Amino acid sequence: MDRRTSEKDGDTSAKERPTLKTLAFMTGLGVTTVSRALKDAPEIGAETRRRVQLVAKQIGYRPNRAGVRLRTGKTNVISLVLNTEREIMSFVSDIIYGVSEVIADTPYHLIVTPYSRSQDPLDPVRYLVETGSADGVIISRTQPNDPRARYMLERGIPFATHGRTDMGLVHPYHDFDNYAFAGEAVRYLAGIGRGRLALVTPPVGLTYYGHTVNGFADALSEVGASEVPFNTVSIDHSIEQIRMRTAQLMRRDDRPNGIVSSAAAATLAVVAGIEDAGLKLGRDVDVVSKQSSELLHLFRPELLVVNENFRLAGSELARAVLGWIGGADPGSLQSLSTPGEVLPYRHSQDQ
Amino acid sequence: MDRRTSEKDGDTSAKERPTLKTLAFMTGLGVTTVSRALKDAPEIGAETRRRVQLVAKQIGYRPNRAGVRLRTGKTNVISLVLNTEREIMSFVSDIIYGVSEVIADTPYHLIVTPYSRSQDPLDPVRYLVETGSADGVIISRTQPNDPRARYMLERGIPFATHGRTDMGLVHPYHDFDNYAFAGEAVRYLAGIGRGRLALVTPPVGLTYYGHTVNGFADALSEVGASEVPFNTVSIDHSIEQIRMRTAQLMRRDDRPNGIVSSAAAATLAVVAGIEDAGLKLGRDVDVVSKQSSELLHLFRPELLVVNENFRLAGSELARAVLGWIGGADPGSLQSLSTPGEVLPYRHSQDQ
DNA sequence: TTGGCAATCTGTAACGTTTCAGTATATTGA
DNA sequence: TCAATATACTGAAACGTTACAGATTGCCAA
Repeated sequence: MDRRTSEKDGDTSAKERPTLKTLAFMTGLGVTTVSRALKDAPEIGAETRRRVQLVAKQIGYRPNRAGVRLRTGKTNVISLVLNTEREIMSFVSDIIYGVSEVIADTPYHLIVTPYSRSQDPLDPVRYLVETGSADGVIISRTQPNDPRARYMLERGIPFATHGRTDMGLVHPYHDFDNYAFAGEAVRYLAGIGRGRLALVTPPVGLTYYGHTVNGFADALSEVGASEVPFNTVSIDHSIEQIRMRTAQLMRRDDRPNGIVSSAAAATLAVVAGIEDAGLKLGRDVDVVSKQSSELLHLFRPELLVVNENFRLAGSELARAVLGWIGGADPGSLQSLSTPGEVLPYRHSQDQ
Repeated sequence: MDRRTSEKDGDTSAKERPTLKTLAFMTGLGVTTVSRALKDAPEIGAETRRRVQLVAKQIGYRPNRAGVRLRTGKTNVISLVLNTEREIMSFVSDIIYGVSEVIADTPYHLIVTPYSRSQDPLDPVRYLVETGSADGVIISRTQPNDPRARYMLERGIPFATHGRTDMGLVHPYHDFDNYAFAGEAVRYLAGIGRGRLALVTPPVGLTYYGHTVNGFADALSEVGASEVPFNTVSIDHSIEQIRMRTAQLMRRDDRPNGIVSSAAAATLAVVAGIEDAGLKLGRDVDVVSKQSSELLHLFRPELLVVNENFRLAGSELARAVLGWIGGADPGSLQSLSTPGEVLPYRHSQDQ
């Protein structure tokens, strides 16, 4: 089937999307010259260059992505690899928005590559690399020894991880300083007289699990507080699980009087569990929680929160991959976001 | 630069991604034959077809997307167009997951095309169509008279809208029956003795604003309840705004004893406002709210909730676009999701 | 035997881009 | 003046795919 309208080419009739050939016809130049003029190649006369670029702008020329991709292998695509089941509730959207912000004024498109619980997390990455579907990849749920990062390093495809690895290999990442977060949380709780603390951990196996646990432990001994073990749940567990386990915990004699929670959704369940056990937040126990949107204070004013900005994470990750694609040193594309201070509740009218 | 490894082609050395040429060499057939054999064209011998497909599977042949796209114009891309600022908090991720589920075993990729508040919502759609970047488009924040839907209908590009239009034009959509939701909410509240009701509306201008308002109004007169106007906010307003306005509302003498809220985030603010005014949920006022995740009951057990499944919406929308792309009648690709019943709080242990 | 035809298979061109290997003209050095 | 060189441009080829227009073979009816 021929989608062409007019006879041969160089039709003035418009309607068809302009190509280099169209531009060549209009300017009276060769296709090669036009191509080079548009990308500021050195061997093109200054005036010609300007003329071509002017005409191109006028008629709204946009390079055909398929043409470029076929010829050069450059896809102009960044892929965000997401777990469809675990990455529950929000913050995925924040990351997407963050990434979008950065690539908005680049030729890049963002494609979302999902994988489900049952799959090997390496599958989607392997697919992307094997089919050459993206110039750069962003992954999350990073592990200390992450096969995906290793794989992509081997294949030489630029990527950035949300969270750090610990393999002795250098690659771009963005991470929230969960060591600092857990430490700050403990210190704050200790500061208001809470000396028996429990931690709702990140998912076991992910790198920031370790960071959080270490930050928690180090600060505990620093301030001389003690830990009430609470290893039966992580923030990956269901709301119901966390709620039930928390209630169990809080009914024990040696219950904690302070809890540090690594995610807002889990915190909701924790608070419910606390109240199931007949205890009162702020009186019997205090909870410091990370949150990514300003909702926890509405939930219970007594909650103590630390904000984590996932939109920023998205932007940083995008910048990192683009940087690597652009040839920057991977080691220079690592960023760590420092947690703000622990925020107690202040009603907006108080301010 | 030549990315080739071996001499001419048909190299047995692997490493390079197999193309039709590779397959042609391996099978001893022509490229054309291989191409046709892979797509079950009729003029290919049964045995040849099987042979080619076997070899293709063995060596993991995957058609080069750029080649296909350049030749046929088919992108194998679905674009989800999102407002980066308004579509706050979650449910965007649910929609993405829903879409992903459906396109997972198709050759389609999902690209996310964002636009910001300042932009004309038509911009990203125009971009997609003009550059031919997608075979199908999904849009949300649908308006009764939606320029984007009109535009895409004119250009003949398949799309589906999250929410209906009201232009007398037929196109695929998925919508939640907000008329029914608002009606059910009012009837439920009336049933528990709440006769003075206020509505926290969807964003003015979107189609489901009208649906919600009408469902609310019709049910009001049906049950003989009265409306307490609350037009100063919609769910698009900030948490602070909603909270403040609700507090104002609830301090009036003619305050409502029942509130219907169109979104979970807004409901959090509404409840905060109620409590700011010194009133108690479940005693002084009841609130029925839509929610997309099971969080509101943790927030306040007294809340009455109706669930809206955005993941389902995503799946339905994806199915709709794919259907249209596949040649189905657009009119047959419309679906409406009926709200479940209003759910009062039941602790999981009660069940 | 011949012509017709169905069944299979094939080469070429084209999609839009960039790279390679030029060509033509002007400019320079001696 | 002549050759060498720089400047500005160009056609052809290739990326991987599909559509078009054949080509080859075998078989059958006449």
